[in-house]
Amino acid sequence: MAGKQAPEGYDPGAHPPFAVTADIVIMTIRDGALRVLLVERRKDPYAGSWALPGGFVEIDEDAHAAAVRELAEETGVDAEDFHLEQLATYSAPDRDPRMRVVSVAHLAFAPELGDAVAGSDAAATRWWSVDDLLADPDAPALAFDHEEILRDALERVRAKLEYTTLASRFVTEPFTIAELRAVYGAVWGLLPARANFTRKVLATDGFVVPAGTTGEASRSGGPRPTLYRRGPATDLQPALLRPRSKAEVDAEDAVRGEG
Amino acid sequence: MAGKQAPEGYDPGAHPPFAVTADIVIMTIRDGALRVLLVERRKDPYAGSWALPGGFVEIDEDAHAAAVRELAEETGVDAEDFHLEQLATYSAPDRDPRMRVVSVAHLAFAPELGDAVAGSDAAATRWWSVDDLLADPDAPALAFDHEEILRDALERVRAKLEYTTLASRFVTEPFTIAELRAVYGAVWGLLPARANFTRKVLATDGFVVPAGTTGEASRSGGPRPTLYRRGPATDLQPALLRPRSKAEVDAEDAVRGEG
DNA sequence: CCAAAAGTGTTTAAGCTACACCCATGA
DNA sequence: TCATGGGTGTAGCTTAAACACTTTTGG
Repeated sequence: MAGKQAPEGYDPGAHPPFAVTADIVIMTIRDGALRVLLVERRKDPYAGSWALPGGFVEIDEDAHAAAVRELAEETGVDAEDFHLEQLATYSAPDRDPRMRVVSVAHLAFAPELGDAVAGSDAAATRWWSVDDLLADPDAPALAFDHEEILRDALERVRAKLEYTTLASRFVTEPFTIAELRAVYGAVWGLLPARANFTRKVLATDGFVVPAGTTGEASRSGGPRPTLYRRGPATDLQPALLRPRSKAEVDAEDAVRGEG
Repeated sequence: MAGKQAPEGYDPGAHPPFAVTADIVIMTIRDGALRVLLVERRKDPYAGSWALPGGFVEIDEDAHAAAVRELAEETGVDAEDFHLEQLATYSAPDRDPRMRVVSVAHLAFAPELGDAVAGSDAAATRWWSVDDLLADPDAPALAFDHEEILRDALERVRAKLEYTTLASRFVTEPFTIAELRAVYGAVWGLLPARANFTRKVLATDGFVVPAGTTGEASRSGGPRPTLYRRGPATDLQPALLRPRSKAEVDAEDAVRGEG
């Protein structure tokens, strides 16, 4: 905040010129997996690489507005419909080969959407499995430092499911408790125990509210599950902790009388 | 992230030039109150106003390094000694009257330090009580959007004491459990119940480790308290929740046999 | 000896885990 | 009628909250 004058050319010791971008990590659950929307870059640098949607912040908007605008321009997705929060800012001097670019990364939670449409700067868009991107050795390297951003986003999402009601942002209303539980399973990699999960969700005031209708029974039978909508609560108190090991929960789920 | 060329003049539709600053909210406990280090600005804009220490990110450093450097230049405090984390980025178009300035705010936790020395851009430095700044109607208005940043920082600190061991970053080693409890009291505005707090701290593996010595008894008597140092743990699991009301804890502390 | 402060014990309530059972439904 | 899956019951463990008691020290 030390005060100097406006720039002309480059006055060392004053403020060097930066570009500022807003990038968006928008996640959803699809086919039982946590997925992130990436765009295939049409232009250099990193032409042909997959990258987070995003772009330069304009002179009359803040980073949040830029994130919303760029996501719509590049993918057709309207982030106004979803929860969107700031994640962190990435400012390594060499993170963009062209010049100093500081990126304000954002994180959005979306229910399952259709395929996104590629904007003019994008050759394609795709909902990538986060697990595949981060764990599969055959996965493509992401542009810039976007893999680091994605890892930070994943950690944030995992933590936020523990102490907020944001899991419900991943499902389309109305939804069943089982669908909500599947969100936790996809994000954490292991399912919370079914019976206790149901009780916890219903006992947390304002997490979900009954929608007044029931869903379809499964093809192989079973009762019609109650449908819910998102409630007004934002925090989970006490928190919903992740189970300790996958084996235990799988075992529980396989037990007869527990299916 | 859409690619364009480096700037010359201003090409609308390409990337507008921004300045990027790193501001630091460095907090400590002093005289029983949570305090933040501010500098009195010597230059316009906001000359004479109190502001967070900070300044422009240089061309060859990231925001974290700039935060450390600027804090040292303006106040003589070396943030390398303390916990320093990114808080959030502030990018409202009108937040600086001169031009577009995006600020990457940082948050640091320091034990009690002496008075800081004012650097060349600062007329003075002062450890302000956070409560006074945010609640007292006679408190001066801070420069830029620094009050908003300070409010966000306070919320972050309050939350982090619940689920991390960062409270120990506010005390000088070696320290007593009572000093650690006073940190919680200053940050939350209410003291955790003494007996249960002691048990919780000691039961959390790696929160504190015995220093092997004992401190001084108070002037009015009492046993010599055990001294501790910070342990390797960073997270509190389960969390240490804040008490619900100030009245209850005050009452508890006033009760005989509990003083 | 008294007040203050540190450390520890105890009782009660609350939450979570694990497991069991019942019921509605579709094949 | 049987397999599937949603909803609920419950015993046992762990943790936290509230309160009491003992001990050590300086005045």
